[in-house]
Amino acid sequence: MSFRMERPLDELDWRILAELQGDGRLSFKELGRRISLSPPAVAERVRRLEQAGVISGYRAQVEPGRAGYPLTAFVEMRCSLGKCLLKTSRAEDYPEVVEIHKVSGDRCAMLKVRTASLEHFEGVQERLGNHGEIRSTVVLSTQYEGRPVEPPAEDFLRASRSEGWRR
Amino acid sequence: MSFRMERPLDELDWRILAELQGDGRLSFKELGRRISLSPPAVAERVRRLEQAGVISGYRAQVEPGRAGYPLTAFVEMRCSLGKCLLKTSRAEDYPEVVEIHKVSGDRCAMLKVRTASLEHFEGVQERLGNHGEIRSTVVLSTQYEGRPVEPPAEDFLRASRSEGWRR
DNA sequence: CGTGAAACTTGCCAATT
DNA sequence: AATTGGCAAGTTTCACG
Repeated sequence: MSFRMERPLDELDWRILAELQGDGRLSFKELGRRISLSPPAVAERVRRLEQAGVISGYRAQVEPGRAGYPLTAFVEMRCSLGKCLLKTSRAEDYPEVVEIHKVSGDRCAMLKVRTASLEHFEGVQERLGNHGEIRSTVVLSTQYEGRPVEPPAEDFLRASRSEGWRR
Repeated sequence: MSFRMERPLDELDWRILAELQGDGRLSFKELGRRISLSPPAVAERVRRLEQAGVISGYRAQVEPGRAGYPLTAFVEMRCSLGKCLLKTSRAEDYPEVVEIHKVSGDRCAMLKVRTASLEHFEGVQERLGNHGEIRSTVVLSTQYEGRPVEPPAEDFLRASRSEGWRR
């Protein structure tokens, strides 16, 4: 399915990714116009990015707040032995959990949860609590989410880059 | 720009959202076929969902790991007075920060960060540390992320849900 | 909300530079 | 490897029932 990318992404690839992350339904014609390339040329590049798994799909972005889930929270799990959420539950059991990350440290997972209300969240929290200790952080507001993946700084002159990182 | 939805989402709306979250480039014809509705009818519904802000856009999904950012981490900020990240910095200053949430509790923000390496992350952490105390959690692996927004449980028998989640 | 037809746009393939 | 041209297919969108 997912072939390796023989060559790292060049500037044109990144420009394609930038455009497609902004509008995933651009036609090859329009996309080619924006990055100054012919439709067949962009088509081949996009196909290559897809096969390499860099582009994993095209999706409509749904605003959770407008779709009945105004409340977002992070829940860190420190599961008890034999009760680990990851091993005793499945995705269908927790539709409210939209992200699951296994993490370092003494905790075992970081969850992002979306609920319809505080009451709803309370219920989810109780159910998650059956697996072990939990630590919840309720989101008050979100500055941004789903920021596009950008090219590495060293590949381009990026005027806004203020300070370099240590090596 | 963003009008309110006069009526809550009905079953057809949710089926449209499910399909479009699975493939954002479906034609009205194919989309209509899948939910048993005529192309003009779905087009109208989709347009309404867009104008209501439920669908905020269509984007290509880029796999950060395949695009040079294999490392994900969460960083909780407890900013010092007058040095709050949210007030002293701009998005361009931290391209590695892909999410910013203001949160409850004694912390002020939860960040999701993507970097090219541990060294890169170390640098970001140092820079963020200038704003105050930070608490970092490195992601070891991700079960899933970007799970589709689903209809509230009470509205449907969940049997009709067919789309799989990523990973 | 469904159907049908017209017009547009797109994607694809060939040949060329 | 990328550009140009043309053709075929699909899609959108309108008017009407």
